Amino acid sequence: MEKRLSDAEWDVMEVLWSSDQPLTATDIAERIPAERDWSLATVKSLLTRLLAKRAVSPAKDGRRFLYSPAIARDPYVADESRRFVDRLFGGKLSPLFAQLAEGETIDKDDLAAIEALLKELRQ
Amino acid sequence: MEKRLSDAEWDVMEVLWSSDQPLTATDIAERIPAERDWSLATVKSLLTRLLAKRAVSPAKDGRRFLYSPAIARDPYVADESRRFVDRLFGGKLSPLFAQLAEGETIDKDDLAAIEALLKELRQ
DNA sequence: TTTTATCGTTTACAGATGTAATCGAATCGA
DNA sequence: TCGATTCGATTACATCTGTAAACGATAAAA
Repeated sequence: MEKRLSDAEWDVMEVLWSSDQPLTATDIAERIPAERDWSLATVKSLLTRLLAKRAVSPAKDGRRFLYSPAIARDPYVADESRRFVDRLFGGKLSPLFAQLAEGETIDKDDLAAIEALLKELRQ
Repeated sequence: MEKRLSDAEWDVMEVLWSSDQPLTATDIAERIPAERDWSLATVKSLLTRLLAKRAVSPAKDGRRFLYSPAIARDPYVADESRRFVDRLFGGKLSPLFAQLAEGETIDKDDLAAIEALLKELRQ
């Protein structure tokens, strides 16, 4: 992926990543979380920008296009996470962990999952 | 804090948070990481924006100002972390953890610190 | 076949952001 | 005292972002 995605673009990518692709612009618009309350035109603009960033691929289907993600979610997310942790926590996870733990915002399952991961790492 | 900070503004805040305040604009400019390579004018612009966002407080010192942070780092960071984890990982820390663990980007100390935190949480 | 709906494309436009230059007032140095 | 330096404030300007409207081609409906 060559460019970073804006928040709005990210929402479009989330729709693509979490659906069976490819999708038409209209399909995508329908699946955008309702809170966003975007017009179809807005989704089309975002798709144009995502095409420019080569984050989605178009496939011609008659007079229109079908869109699929051209970048995978995981590597992108890994990249953003690294950037975030570097910037706010000097690359260390523990302060982030401490930060979020304070607000009791880590639920039981999440905690258990982390412990499991830790156990793996320890060996 | 009323507004989010841009990347450039964040760098200015980092200087303030990590120094003995208050500082003059020139002091701040001198302490900005060299990679940024900003002119003094740029730092002044950023300070103006930070004043507008009420993220720094000015204290008059003769003809000039001394600046101090008006928001604390921790709560701001907590807020951003929450936003980040919500957006990319559905609010769960474990996937972030897994993501970063994969790139072997968690060093020994960091790991130990996390384990200590976990131990605390477990009780 | 004529109207209408649907595509992608182009254009729009305000606010945020990065990155300054300029300007007028004040002060410092000579 | 007078020019140089230093402040903050104002203005600049390109790019990115959010959020569309308008437009022209095509296809579907009547």
